[in-house]
Amino acid sequence: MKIDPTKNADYSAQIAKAIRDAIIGGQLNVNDRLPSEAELAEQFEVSRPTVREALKRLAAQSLIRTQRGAFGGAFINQISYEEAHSQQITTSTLLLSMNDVSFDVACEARFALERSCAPFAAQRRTADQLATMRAEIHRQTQPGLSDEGWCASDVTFHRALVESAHNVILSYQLAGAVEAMQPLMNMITFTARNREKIISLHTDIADALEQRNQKQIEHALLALSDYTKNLADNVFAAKQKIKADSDSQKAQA
Amino acid sequence: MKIDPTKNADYSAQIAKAIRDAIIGGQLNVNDRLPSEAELAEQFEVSRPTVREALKRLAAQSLIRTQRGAFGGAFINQISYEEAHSQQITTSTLLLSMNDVSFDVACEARFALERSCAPFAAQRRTADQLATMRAEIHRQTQPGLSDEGWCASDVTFHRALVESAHNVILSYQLAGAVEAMQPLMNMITFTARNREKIISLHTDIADALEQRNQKQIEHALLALSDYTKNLADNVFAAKQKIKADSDSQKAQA
DNA sequence: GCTTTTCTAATGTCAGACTTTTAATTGTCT
DNA sequence: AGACAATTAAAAGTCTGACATTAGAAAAGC
Repeated sequence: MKIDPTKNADYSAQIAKAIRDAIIGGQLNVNDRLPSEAELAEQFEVSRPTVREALKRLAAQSLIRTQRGAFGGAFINQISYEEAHSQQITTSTLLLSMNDVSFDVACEARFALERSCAPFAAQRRTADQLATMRAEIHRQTQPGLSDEGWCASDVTFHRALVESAHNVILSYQLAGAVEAMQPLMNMITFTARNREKIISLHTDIADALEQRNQKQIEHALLALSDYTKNLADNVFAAKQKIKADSDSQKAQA
Repeated sequence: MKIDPTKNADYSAQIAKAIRDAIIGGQLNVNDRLPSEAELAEQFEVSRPTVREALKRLAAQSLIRTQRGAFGGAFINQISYEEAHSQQITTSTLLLSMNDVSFDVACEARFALERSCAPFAAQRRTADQLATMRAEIHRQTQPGLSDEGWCASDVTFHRALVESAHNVILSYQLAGAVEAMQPLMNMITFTARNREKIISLHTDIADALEQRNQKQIEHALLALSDYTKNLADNVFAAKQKIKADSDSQKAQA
């Protein structure tokens, strides 16, 4: 394995890519040990710090883990659902916060994705998951609940709904939607939000799930989606009004 | 900003986390410049190579980009859909290939996610996207098409379907499902698969989309999902049989 | 005023040393 | 012989200091 010195990318990036490709391509298998840093440095004809930078890049993607000591080294990491989950959430959060995505688009996507759980949730929900959702609804009725507390409870509620589909891949794919988008939506709508209305919609969802009624789950989610969109529209309209007022004030002065 | 020397994580990991949290938390904004490596080294009271390892970790997640030269440095990167997309695909591919996920679970998730596009695709599909899908169906009828060609065409077909929902967030979230899972499925089922049957199902999807009939799109996708599941069941059953035969042969010998 | 050259601050890379961790090995005692 | 303790070696983690390369800014020249 050698690298191309004519390429305009850094050595460390090239080395990381070479190893990453070997992992994805199956030349390297889970729990295989990479050569030691010194050996890699020799193979790629670069220095050890350069190799280390490449390895850190891979470690940041959970592609390898490193272990110190004799018989330590860099090992191909079996990426866990948990790690994939948290990467998904980080990426989704950044994508949303850095590219001013229109609220409608995000909201539409988020609820469309959650609706895709409905048929399996209706079939497979356990009493335990239903209990979690009921408990969160109850928490949401507490008058002293802070905005942070509300948001956390909201996420837990929706996570339970997703989990009740009992499909690990679906849970992973929906992590971004529930855990990244839901807090964002709460942040935008919390000023206007009517907790009672949302609690009643949450109750509708839980009821539908209890009765294993797929159509009703989808219907309730759609209602929640519509209500959220409406809230956001009101918030934006209010902002526009404030802006317009201050503009006209400026014009007068 | 300082780091905790008592923590058992490496300095470079701690520094990366500190900066990452600052980015996600909004203390650092897009296109802000980080202090130079030398300054960061001083601030965190570590050496420059350690800082560099931390920065490479962040670069691997597309959180920062670096630029050489005077007035260069590390800048907070505005993560693009493209980057987020490709990260999503990498993670999904690895998650699936490294954790022997049952085919049924993956297949169920994949088509459930794609079905969530149906209502928007029915509303918003353009003639262009429909044409892409028809073209891919035509390509799939070509008798000389290789397995790789088939797989690529299949992915393009489904990508067009997802894009026809005209929701960037949905497209991003579904990237993992379409671009990572579809090839995996083709890999498993390609021995048993009947191209004609799949082409007819693809045609059903395109027809439904042309007529903007949401229910029919969902129905056709469900049929494709069921057929794929069946294929896989047959493949696994055949494998079992081969195994059983060779076992009984061994027992006789 | 425009172009070319020089300057400079930054990243990228290197070599070599030292520190810390960790597991295998070896040695010792019961 | 088996259990525990000391030794050893290999590997990652870190540091220092240097040099190479790059690219924007400022200065010099026309």
